[in-house]
Amino acid sequence: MQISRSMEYAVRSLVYLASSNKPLSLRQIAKGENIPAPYLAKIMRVLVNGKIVNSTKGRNGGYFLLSPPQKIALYDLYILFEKKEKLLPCFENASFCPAGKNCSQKIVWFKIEKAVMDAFKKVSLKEMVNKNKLRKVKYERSFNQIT
Amino acid sequence: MQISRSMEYAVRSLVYLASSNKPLSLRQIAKGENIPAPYLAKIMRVLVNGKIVNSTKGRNGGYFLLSPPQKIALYDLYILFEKKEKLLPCFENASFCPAGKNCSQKIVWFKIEKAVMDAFKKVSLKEMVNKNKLRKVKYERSFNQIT
DNA sequence: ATAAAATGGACTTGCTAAGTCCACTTTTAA
DNA sequence: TTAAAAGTGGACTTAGCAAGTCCATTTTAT
Repeated sequence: MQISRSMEYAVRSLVYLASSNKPLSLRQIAKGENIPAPYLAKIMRVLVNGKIVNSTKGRNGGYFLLSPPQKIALYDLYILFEKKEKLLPCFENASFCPAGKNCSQKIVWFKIEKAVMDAFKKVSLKEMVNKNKLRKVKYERSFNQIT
Repeated sequence: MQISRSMEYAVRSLVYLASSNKPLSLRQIAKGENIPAPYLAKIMRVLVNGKIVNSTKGRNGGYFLLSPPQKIALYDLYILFEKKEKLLPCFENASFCPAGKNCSQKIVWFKIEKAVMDAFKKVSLKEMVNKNKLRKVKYERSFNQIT
């Protein structure tokens, strides 16, 4: 059981965005976070459609957060990138399980699932940004080299 | 993020075993839980090596729990079947992340990871067995047909 | 002896996450 | 007004690994 690379990239990109006071281009984010640019493009589209970020086209265009970091929960990203909200395969494909609907195991799985979801709901982007001003400075230096 | 099929099969097989008062053969479990027998064989080996069950060979051989169900936590299975105990890819492959070791995001990920692990630690096999005596009866009937 | 069981490990298959590519639109600086 | 720099959409490829198979071996009860 593991977080997808997409989700990880998304989180890192958003933290990166949250540390900036101006929109950042795909290239800037990709370079700064060491993420393959074409793949990041795909991820950013998901974030745009998911109303997490917005974008402007053309020269000087880029991406920016639509809400302040403390309003963006990791759970919001979870549902965008880990579509299978259900931890268990049997939830998706009930035919597998001979017990069908009257399965006492489900109750337990649901409990676990809820605990996991709650863990993601409790954390906002803000918790991931604040503590390292060092990184922010480093990144801003990188911007200057790029632009 | 999803539980592996292996883990699901393992849980179901163990619940099945917990409902029986005698050792059950691979075939019996596979049939009863509708799991491909050769694949289940692989899973049972992991459970034997992991000291969750024990086995006897030869005629009338089979598998049985090594501990009472309330002593077997889902977490014990988690560490056997979801080897990547770490939720995040970056934990495995630190080189990906430009922030390296001094990464404030890690602290947050660890929190989430702990919450997930705790959820699995809290649940024992017993919670998954008790409630459906119906299934037990049904299964025992199946045994009779098979043996 | 033989049939029924587990064991070990090499092998194949299939799914899907991860990543690429390209044609297109929008914007703006020169 | 045009060229370069940005995002968009979607089809496509690659690669890794979970899921599943197979077979040769060992063990044991009858």
